[in-house]
Amino acid sequence: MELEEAAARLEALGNPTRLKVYRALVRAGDDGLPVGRLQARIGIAASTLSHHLHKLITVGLVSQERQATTLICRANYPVMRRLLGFLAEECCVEGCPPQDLPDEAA
Amino acid sequence: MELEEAAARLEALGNPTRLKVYRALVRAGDDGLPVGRLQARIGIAASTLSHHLHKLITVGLVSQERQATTLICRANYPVMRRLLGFLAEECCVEGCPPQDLPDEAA
DNA sequence: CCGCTTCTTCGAGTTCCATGGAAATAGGCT
DNA sequence: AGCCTATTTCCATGGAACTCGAAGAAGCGG
Repeated sequence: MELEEAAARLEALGNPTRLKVYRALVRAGDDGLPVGRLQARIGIAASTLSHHLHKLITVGLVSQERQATTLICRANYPVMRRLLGFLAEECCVEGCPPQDLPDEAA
Repeated sequence: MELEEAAARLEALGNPTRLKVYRALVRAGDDGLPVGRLQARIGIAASTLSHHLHKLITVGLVSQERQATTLICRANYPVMRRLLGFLAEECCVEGCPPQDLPDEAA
């Protein structure tokens, strides 16, 4: 992953509201969460949430799938894995033992 | 690590210039890097670099140590490790079995 | 077709961020 | 003291981000 791309993803996660959104989606698992439920859970204006979701989708951390009138949002795990891989390789040379971090390999 | 703290650190890393700075410091290893050398390597105004360093130091990702007139900067590995730990736990990245986790609640 | 639900886009206001030149500070050398 | 290097703080500025209400679009169901 390029540095610019990684920075864009980190920036997307670097907003408390968006981090809450992403965490909620991860906790929702593979079923995902509709935008409306996400809004009720986090408690912000629908338009604000839409903007934040747009940012998360733009950088690839979140994906959407239409189910009739509702839009299901899901966390994109492989992208997050690659982001962690970037941090582990590029920014964690010796002082950071790999621990149980996944491989990048892409 | 709390969500707000994690978000602040992600935001700090979410700027391409600051990510370059951090990466350069990680690559420098335990010896660290003086501010001036960092500036020459990255190629931005000294004041701009100082601002970015201040942000990285504020969130705990970087530390400084005075050696005569020069300030040695070092990456703070444990903080990065905790940040990666937060992402792995709270935004669980592996297989991610969700459900029995508490609700967001601001 | 019309309304209902769901979500996004528009418009606008406020706040925050990135940048760098100039001036101030810190520390040490002669 | 006086000077030199290294780095920060002060200040200004353009631009981007966050927020929300209002209005628009997308997709059913009757």
